[in-house]
Amino acid sequence: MTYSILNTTSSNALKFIEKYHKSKADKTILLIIGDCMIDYRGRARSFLDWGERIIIIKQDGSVLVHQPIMREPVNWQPSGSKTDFSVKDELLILRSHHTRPPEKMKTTFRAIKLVAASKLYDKAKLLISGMETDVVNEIISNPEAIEDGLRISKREKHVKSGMIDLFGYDCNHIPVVIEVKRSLATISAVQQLRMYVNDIKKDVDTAIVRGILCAPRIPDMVKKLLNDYDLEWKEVERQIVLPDDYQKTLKEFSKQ
Amino acid sequence: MTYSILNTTSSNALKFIEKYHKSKADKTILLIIGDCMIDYRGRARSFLDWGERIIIIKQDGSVLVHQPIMREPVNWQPSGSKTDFSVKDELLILRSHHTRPPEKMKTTFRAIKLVAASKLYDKAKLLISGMETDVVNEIISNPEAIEDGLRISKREKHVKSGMIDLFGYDCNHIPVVIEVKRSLATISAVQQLRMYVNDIKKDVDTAIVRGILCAPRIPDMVKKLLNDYDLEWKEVERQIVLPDDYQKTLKEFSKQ
DNA sequence: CCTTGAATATCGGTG
DNA sequence: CACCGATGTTCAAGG
Repeated sequence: MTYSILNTTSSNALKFIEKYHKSKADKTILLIIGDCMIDYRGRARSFLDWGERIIIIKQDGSVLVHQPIMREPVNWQPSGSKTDFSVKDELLILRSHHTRPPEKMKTTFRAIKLVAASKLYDKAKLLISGMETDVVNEIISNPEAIEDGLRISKREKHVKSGMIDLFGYDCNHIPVVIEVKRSLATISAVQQLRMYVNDIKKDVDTAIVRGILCAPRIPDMVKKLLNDYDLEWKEVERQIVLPDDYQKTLKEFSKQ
Repeated sequence: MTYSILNTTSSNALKFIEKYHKSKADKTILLIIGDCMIDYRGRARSFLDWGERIIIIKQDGSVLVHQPIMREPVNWQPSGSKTDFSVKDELLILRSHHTRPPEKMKTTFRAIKLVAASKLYDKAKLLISGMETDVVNEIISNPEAIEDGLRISKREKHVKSGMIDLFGYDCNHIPVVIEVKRSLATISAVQQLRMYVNDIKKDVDTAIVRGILCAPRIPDMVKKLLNDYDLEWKEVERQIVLPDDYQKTLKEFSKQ
């Protein structure tokens, strides 16, 4: 069931919203296109002057305000917010309120181009691959890609300064700390690795502990810094593969 | 100008899109509500099974796919993508393509609940306050809030390990490094601060350099770590204020 | 162009 | 609930 009206007045919009959305807001998304201004107070504070935007109120209470460009919403409310509509001085007003953290957003419409309400059924979960976990898994299942004779003994090893992605020993039984970045390695990754190596030196009471930064891309400046600290690096390929189960589905579905 | 159709066929949807969106895609946003499946390949790879979603194609080429819950789009294409529509086996297909980085998304619809196209005019820019800059500004204009006799001499001081938020001297002329976090202080903030203090010690050739971490919230674990490294902390209030110019606008606009 | 760091980040996992 | 780290992070600013 989907309903919509075009170019309507505030009071008609309110009637429409009360009829098709209000009583079943948790089962019905609401969509408004109109000329509005927005005031937000919460973790920060913002004000957005008049302009034509798309507003979506989702079934979990989240609210999105989208300008005609940009991937990101210009304003929003988090999941779990409560929305309320009213008309004042012939202007439609949408108030959204969130409890913890306290956040409220007030949207005032002076023109309404479209209002639509729809019950949406969607139980599908996104199947995705190509993230850092995959890089870590790849190294675990194939440690010689980093170095011959490398043996991984622990994943997500907690030390004083944080959490080591991968820990193991090289062919000479020297401890090796591996920090994995899924894309660009930054200076802070070097600092992290340096801390971890020092932590291990104290923990194991060994003078020699190797530290290796693994990432698909490591800028020269970062390499230089690694050198200064007697750390190592290895540029790794990030491969994007879906599990076999999806491969078949994908194959049938898409021949791009 | 806003146009829409409800519960239509693929070929009618295509006709609608060609008439009201295709020729002027850079000036018209397109909105589709329908039952679709999505295949994405680019920086990662993903597959999303059938389900009812909202799709928005914006005037800058960005594409958003929203499920009925969650603030985040389940799939998307970045600004600058090119979209193309077709009908195959009576299914509407939307392909979106982005060049750098290479990313493509294929959306196949088996039912269409709503298609809407609209020219949106929005020149407004978001006025916002409450960010890290504001916390830094607050400390600059009111350093005694951190400590009596503190004098800030430099903002954004570059050192080997990165950039110091605030640098100054205490009442005993001892150098003070201040790291500011706008919300939660993390372990990495401690590591950052520690690096900066060491950098300054080398630069100035002084044995004593103080380091203070300033944040609205500092977990006990982080405080403990700061203690271990002989660093200090100060929990600061983050006040959210818009510049005076907007205050008036806000006052007139909203009496929440 | 590349690099860096903030964000009303959001979100999921873990203790 | 607090905390922690990844994200197809996105985005803006600076070199």
